[in-house]
Amino acid sequence: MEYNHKDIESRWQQQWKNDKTYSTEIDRERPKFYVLDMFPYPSGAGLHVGHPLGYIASDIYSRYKRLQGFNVLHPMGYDAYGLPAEQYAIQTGQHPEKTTNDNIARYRSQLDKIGFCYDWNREIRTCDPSYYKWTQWAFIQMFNHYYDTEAAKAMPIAKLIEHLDAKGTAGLKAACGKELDITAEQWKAMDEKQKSDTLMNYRIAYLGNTMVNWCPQLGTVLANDEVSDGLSVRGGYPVEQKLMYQWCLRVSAYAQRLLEGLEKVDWTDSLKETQRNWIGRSEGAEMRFKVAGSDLDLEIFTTRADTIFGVTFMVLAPESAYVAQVTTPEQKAAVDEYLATVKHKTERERMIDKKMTGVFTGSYAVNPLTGKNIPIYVSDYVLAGYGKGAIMAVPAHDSRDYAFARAFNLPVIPLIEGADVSEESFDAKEGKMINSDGPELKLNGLDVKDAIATTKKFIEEKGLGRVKVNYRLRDAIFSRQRYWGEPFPVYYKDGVPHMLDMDKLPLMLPEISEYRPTETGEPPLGRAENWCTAEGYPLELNTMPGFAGSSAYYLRYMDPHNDEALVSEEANGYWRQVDLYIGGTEHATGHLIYSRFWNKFLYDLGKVVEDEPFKKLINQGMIQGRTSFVYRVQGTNTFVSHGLKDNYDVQTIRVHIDLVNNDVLNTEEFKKWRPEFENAEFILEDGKYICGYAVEKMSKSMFNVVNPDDIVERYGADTLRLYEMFLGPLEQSKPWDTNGIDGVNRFIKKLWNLFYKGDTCLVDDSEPSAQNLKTLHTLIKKVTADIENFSYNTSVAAFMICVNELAKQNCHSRAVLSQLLVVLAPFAPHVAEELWHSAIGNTTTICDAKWPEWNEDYLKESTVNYPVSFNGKPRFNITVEASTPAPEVQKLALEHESAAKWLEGKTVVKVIVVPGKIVNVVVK
RNA sequence: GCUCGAAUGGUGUAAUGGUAGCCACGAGGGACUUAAAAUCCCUUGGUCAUUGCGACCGUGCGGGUUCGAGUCCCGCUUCGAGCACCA
Repeated sequence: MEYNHKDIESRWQQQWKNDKTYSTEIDRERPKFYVLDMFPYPSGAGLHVGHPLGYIASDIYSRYKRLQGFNVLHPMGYDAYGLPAEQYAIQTGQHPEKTTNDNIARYRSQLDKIGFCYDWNREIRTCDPSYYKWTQWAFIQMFNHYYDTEAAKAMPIAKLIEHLDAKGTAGLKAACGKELDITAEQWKAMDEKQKSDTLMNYRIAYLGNTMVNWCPQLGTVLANDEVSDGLSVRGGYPVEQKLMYQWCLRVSAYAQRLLEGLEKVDWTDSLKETQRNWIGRSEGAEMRFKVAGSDLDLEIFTTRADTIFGVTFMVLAPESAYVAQVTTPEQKAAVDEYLATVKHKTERERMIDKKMTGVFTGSYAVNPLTGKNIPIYVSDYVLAGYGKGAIMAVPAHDSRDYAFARAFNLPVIPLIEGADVSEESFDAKEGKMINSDGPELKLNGLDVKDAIATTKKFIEEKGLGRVKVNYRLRDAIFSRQRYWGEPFPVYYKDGVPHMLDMDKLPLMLPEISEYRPTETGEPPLGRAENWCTAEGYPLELNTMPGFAGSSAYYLRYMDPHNDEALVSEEANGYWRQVDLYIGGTEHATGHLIYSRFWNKFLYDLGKVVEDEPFKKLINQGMIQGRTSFVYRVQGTNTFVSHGLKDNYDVQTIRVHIDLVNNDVLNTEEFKKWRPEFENAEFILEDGKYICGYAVEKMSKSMFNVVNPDDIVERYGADTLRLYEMFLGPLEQSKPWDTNGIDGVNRFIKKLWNLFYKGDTCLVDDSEPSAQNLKTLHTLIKKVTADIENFSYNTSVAAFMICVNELAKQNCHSRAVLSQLLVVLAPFAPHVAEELWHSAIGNTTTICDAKWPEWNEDYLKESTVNYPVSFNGKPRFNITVEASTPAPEVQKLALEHESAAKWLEGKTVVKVIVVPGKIVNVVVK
């Protein structure tokens, strides 16, 4: 029997399917383990070799845990709502559901070929009504709750109404859009619309007028994590700021818990750091500056309360509500003109343009500590979204304020001893304070940190402001002007939004004739006929964003067919949370924040038992493309090999990856690739045409996409699996490079040759030798440790060593080889299963085997070779029994004849023996 | 600018503070073969030596701790990632 991957792999994949080998049920007899992959968006391009990297890693871990006796939940599904399917629908008129289903079918067939142990009974799709029913349900719950900042959890909105009925907003501790001051009488006197508007200020899912990232080309708003450098992440279109009335989720209410929760999870430091940056907690002080000659206060936030004596002016963001209030009639024309010019700039232009612009409002503020009047300016370097859009400017110690002060010729007062502010500001928070003694507060001589604390205390005592924590994390904008997304379970009665009753869910996505926005600019759902409740009330036209469906999918896998709840108490109580989550870092500030928020909300409601959804998280690196190049001599049809190209004036041309093998161009195929290359001629080196290469993103246009199907077809799934792991550390990004795949394929053939020679099965019942056992147990020990550390590349190396050694030892012992197969099974399940049955003769599947334990006794050396060093330089070796005690080794080393030479005329200072390793003699 | 990583042969990489370069790829040489493929064996960090043994230098740079540093500490350089007019 020869190793035939096609036959073996298709046969076993079929059998696993028939036997439902990997289907999982709750089993209280066994400990549970939940391994999850980030489910893919099924794009039209299909899977490329980068996708399976994480899937293979999680598959290995799942199979390993299963062999260790865990009840492993390892599901897969599809994040099926998304922009590409909709864009395609707009262009072709094809229903996005059709496109999506086609893509899913393709993904599934590709995944199946790699031999994953998913429980496909639990498959979910976010666009499936039985699934999005629970996305809609969660939204209704969020609408019906507010965040109690004292209890630090979500509470029913009824409790808030109770409070308003009794005391108005007095003493209300709730996360809100803006601080309201309403008495119980005022509240009770409100009509339904006013009450609704008031409650919106507190609901966790609320309608709000917010600045949104509007993308005209996509015709929709985007969340902050969907925008990068002022461009949309998908498509790269410009994004502008626009005030819109939108559904939002009050994620900001959970900022502190999202931050604290990071302490409890086992994620990489860099990912936690990314989330901490995104949440952006800053401790500071909120202070009020009186506007001279008016009873208006400017409220500002600062983390540098210590610099208050250096405030020489104030600056307002152009969008700030204060601008209109402080602008004097004389300055009105100038201010209006400035606002107009700012308005025409996009967010991106504002960011790129570093030139300081601004205008004086005509008013002055009073520095509460010095009593001095300071001018108030408007400038677009202040962000509207930060606090109230007003800052106190300390040019000496803030580079932006410094630039503005220089541009407008405003005074700069240094506050820190030794700081030279003649050329630039001194931003560091260190040093001793100067110029900071006022009538009441004296800071001179204090350290910056102490000065901050002293000032905070002072302003709090004097009622000038209060200590406050600010977060960068913003509420999530939850409306999209799109068709292909979850419909909101919302209808409007006299302009007031209401939630549908549970028995009306799921609210199904309606059919529409066209997927573009309507002529009147309404979202596509505006085209749906009868898009209203049975009573005739209009339904919401927006749909939910992509992250809605992915925020709780891991809970649904626990109980995917439940029609009564997102997840039953029983299933959630058993599976609890994801023990191991594998996916890319690109979701660090999106999905991984939203789903933590979503989970915490459900936790507050008592619907889930764990506060954090993902206990351990591993980020697999990205697989980049490796683009190959050929070099055409300018003006000819002659191509010169990479090593010789510097002798010519050449044009670099990307060449399709399929035409290149180990950097060698297949010149015949190349000629057929494009008509213009038909008569190409080549200048070869060593008889070959060697291509150059560059590492780029894997994409169709770069001709560097490698499809896993092709690898499976040629080498088999087991080779693909082993090779992807062999490529390097899991968490590292690396280019896809098939240059080493033959080595892995050779390994499998060598493994096969341990069991078969031609048609003869070599396996026998011979007693394993001590050497055999040492080789085997070295492997078991190494692989067990490696899997726990996700160090799969070194495991593959260990397999290669083991098989090479067993071949040299001519080992065919059933006892040894069967254990080798069990250890290999997570990595290369097909070939392991095949040999397990055909050569070892087992009748049960290898999945029912037990992970072997290594025996330390087999690993012990009978003799140990100690290199003996003098002053760190190795001089000779001594060989002693492994059991020889260290003092004895020391004695033998010093008595060795070579030692005598080195010790002549020298004094031994000390002798160090590292057991089993080294003897170091220190001489003087 | 702030934060977090990383840097080792021609390449991907490996090394609980203990003989740096495991395992592969590539390259070179050899065996088998009419020939090729496949397979197997040997060599492969650098320099020098090479009819023996070997010798010296080597983990981005400069210091330090240590009997001993790729690994730990301090200071740089370069690259990558995240955040960023967030006051």
